[in-house]
Amino acid sequence: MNSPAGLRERKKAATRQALYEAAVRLAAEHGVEHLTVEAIADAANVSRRTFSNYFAGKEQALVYGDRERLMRLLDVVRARPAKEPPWMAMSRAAEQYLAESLRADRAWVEQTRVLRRNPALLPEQIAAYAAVERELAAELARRLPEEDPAKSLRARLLASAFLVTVRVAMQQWLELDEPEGMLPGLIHQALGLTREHFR
Amino acid sequence: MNSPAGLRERKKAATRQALYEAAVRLAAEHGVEHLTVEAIADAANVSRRTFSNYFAGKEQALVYGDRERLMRLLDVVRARPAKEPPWMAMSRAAEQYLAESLRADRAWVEQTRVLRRNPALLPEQIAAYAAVERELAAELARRLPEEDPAKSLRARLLASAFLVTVRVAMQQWLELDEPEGMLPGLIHQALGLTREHFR
DNA sequence: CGCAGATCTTGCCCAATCGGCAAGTTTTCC
DNA sequence: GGAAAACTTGCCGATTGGGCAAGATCTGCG
Repeated sequence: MNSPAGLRERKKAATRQALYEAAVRLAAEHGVEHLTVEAIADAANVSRRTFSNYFAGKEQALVYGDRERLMRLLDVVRARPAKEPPWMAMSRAAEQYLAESLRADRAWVEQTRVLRRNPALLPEQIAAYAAVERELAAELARRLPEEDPAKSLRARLLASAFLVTVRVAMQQWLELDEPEGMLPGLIHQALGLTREHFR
Repeated sequence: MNSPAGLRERKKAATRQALYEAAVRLAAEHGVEHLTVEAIADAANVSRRTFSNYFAGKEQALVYGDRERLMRLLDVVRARPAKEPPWMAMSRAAEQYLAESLRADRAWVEQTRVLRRNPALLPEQIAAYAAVERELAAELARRLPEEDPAKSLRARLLASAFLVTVRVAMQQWLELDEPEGMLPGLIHQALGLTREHFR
């Protein structure tokens, strides 16, 4: 794909990716409840023990994709013009990223829909969002006036308000009967509503 | 305290409370990482198997207090005047509830501070907030104009924006060096900032 | 009061999981 | 080329979640 790093690093990334994909595929085939760490490891051609070197549990492996996605969204935010105010940077980044993300990765849509229906994954799901919260807040802090006494709190509130808006939009989207192509519109609407609420 | 229900119900509540308190006490004493289900069950004078009848894991037991607290906050929101608009109802409820809650329960402060420092509990922590999200949204929906086409999405966004604001305020508070009596002010400030951001 | 049915507790058991440890293998770096 | 660092694996013990069934405890009704 992209990273011209050392061999070791590339292998690790490949293994992690293989474990993730195996987990998602098996979960979709036989159901999350019948998924075992051993089966995932086998499908990815590593030992059960090695699985534990990469993920703390099968749930972690299943939501790895989400974590990745959010990380990349974070990258997009960072790449926005430094002078763009926080909420605008995040909104633009979200719409920009999701548009291309959906185009590039159609398989993901169906997988996501299947997996997220399992309430047992919800904690991990949400934890994935929380994981980027701090970093996103740090990025936003850079865009706030230096002299703001509440800068830190403000940045965290903005970051989490944004992430929660995206999460709710995704959840709403998951509950649609005919989700085809509806996600970008939903995201846009949700981001707009959150702004509008506090006016 | 309050519930004049049947004996059976009262016993169950007592057992659940005992397990919760034992869990928190032991975790504070020996550290969350050395906490075992067996130890909790022993300390609460029930069998290990019975613990499983009440909680799906020790983490669940540890955050039971938070779930309870949020449920009661939800009750306070429900008790607000029906005509009060959503955000105001929630803000007033939060400040009203937290004020009395802190006065009534000083021990909770120190416990919370110890427990929440453990990042392993973060997923469960946040899941506790997510657990009330739907119900809170349902309550808010009742306060929104009947004819609003985006009522459902709007209600969910308001609910989660509120909950996330409270959560961030709490986290910020946990990181203070001298937290004594700072929580109500922080909550007030955070709720105010969230409003202000989107103006 | 008394008893039949519902509900809760407990012990027993097993499959699954997590993570420490140490030996064997692969990659890195000089 | 070869020593050091990093990764993989098998082995193992401690812990866990839950199904099951026997016994104990509540509840509702006559």
